[in-house]
Amino acid sequence: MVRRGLAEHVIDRKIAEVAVEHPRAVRRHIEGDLDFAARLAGRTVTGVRRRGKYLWLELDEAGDGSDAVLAHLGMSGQMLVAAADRPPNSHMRVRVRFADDGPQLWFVDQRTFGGMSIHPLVAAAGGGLLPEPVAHIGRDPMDPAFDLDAAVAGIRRRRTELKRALLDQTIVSGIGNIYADEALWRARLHGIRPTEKLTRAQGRAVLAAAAEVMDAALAAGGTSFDALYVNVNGASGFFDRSLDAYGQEDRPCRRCGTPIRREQFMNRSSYSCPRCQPRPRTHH
DNA sequence: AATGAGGCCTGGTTGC
DNA sequence: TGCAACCAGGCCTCAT
Repeated sequence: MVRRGLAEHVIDRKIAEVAVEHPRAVRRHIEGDLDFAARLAGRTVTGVRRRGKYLWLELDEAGDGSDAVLAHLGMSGQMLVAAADRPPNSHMRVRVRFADDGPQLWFVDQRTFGGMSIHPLVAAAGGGLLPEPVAHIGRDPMDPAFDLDAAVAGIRRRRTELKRALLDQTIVSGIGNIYADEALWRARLHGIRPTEKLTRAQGRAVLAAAAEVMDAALAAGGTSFDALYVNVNGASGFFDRSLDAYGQEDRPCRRCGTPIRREQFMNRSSYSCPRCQPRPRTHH
């Protein structure tokens, strides 16, 4: 929805000027903020694409092949289309002004985990032209070209714990800590289950559950462009109310009534139902 | 090579 | 009331 909203507003528009208002936002553009701004001026946006938490604008040819401006949203980043006279956002990081003096493109990011950078487009293993830093990111479960069986095979090939594999964006993208906990709850699996003992059916179930959760979140929060605003906890208001596991410590499981437990995992909190999602008898 | 731990960041919340 | 400590998390770097 972010991608579609952006596409409607920026495709075929020519960039006039780019202001980097927080240098950290372009730290991954190794040539620096001046180069970042200079290389975008005069370019026309030809496409908007997404993979996982990455979003990029394809640009018209610069003479040395195709490139794109890549945005990573981190956990608090947003791409906003804003009227030129709108009061500036206090977390403004990059502002793009177009030659038509119409609505601007704002990259806004409270926690500055996200950022923007310019990269050539390269052919990815799974098909398509992608910015180089994104080439290793897998498709997400909602992508029409997502290959469920290949993703299950990828997870089962790993020698790790299930939740780690779900959070690894190279196999399947778009699953963060919240979606992982929700998908595991729906599939009745504990996150520390060893991937090599996962059955194909269990693998398909947890990925199908992840797709359901993403669908629900998108349907709830993605209807209008400004409504894609994601709050500090990474969940939209509606989605927050529809969580079954994440953040529900001590609340009764919606299936069996057992209080949801919280555990530390990968320096993060994980939530699960002790009864529906028993820990495997042995692990590691 | 593959896997895992730690760090980056800011603002809201919690605890003293 | 004021302040410090804590917490959130996507992904990059570094160690093993």
